[in-house]
Amino acid sequence: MPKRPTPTKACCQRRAAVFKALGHPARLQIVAALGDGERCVCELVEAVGSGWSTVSRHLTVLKAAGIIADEKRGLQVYYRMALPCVNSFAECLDAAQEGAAVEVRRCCKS
Amino acid sequence: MPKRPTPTKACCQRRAAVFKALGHPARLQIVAALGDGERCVCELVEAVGSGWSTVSRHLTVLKAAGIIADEKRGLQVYYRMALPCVNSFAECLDAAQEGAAVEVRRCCKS
DNA sequence: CTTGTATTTCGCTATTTCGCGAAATAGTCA
DNA sequence: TGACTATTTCGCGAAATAGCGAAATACAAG
Repeated sequence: MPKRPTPTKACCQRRAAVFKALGHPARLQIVAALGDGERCVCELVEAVGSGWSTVSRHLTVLKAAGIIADEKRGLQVYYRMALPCVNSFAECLDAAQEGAAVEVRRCCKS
Repeated sequence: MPKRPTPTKACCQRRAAVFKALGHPARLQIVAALGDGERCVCELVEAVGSGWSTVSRHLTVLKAAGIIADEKRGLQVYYRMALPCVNSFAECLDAAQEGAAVEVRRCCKS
């Protein structure tokens, strides 16, 4: 296994921006919903159960972090995952929290 | 591939607690440092470059989220990763941010 | 152009988080 | 026991974040 250098402070800041954006239940619900494929805002509003303005702001945060991407098609805006590995990792967390043997578990290759 | 059910709201809250704990540069520096093996608080204080009380609070946050674990040995408290996959994922994020082809990348196995 | 639909932005208040220094604990060693 | 070291807790003010409803924007359809 390659010995990796200690990440720089700047690198940790970039990483933290992603984690921070994901550190909200509503945003994780959005991300989970997008794991099944793209969704328009109206579907996400329903999935999250908050107001339009609130969901829109969450989408802005996720997009700014590069986690999702949007595309306007017809009358609606469709969002999709830009970082699909996020959901794989989230499921890995579930497994760990369910008490599975965590020590050797390796969620990410590379 | 197994069709996974939409995660519950409670599940997203548990996930969010982990992401939120990781959503701070100093805490990611700590996590990165622990990726090389356990460290005592004094070493982490040096690695992060903040005051003792600040680092201690960050450690409390990470421990409460189940990301790290501590053990008192002799005069010092040693911290180690409890969720090693976090660092693998963080490196995966670096790769994505460096502009690598992200579409098909899959950071976590199942 | 005007209307209607989909979505975002704005202003606001309440809550949370950050980093610090001082004080409190815990445990070791003489 | 008493001094000392390592670490955590407390209390503070400054800054960031959350959620809401109203208003603004974008744009397709008639």
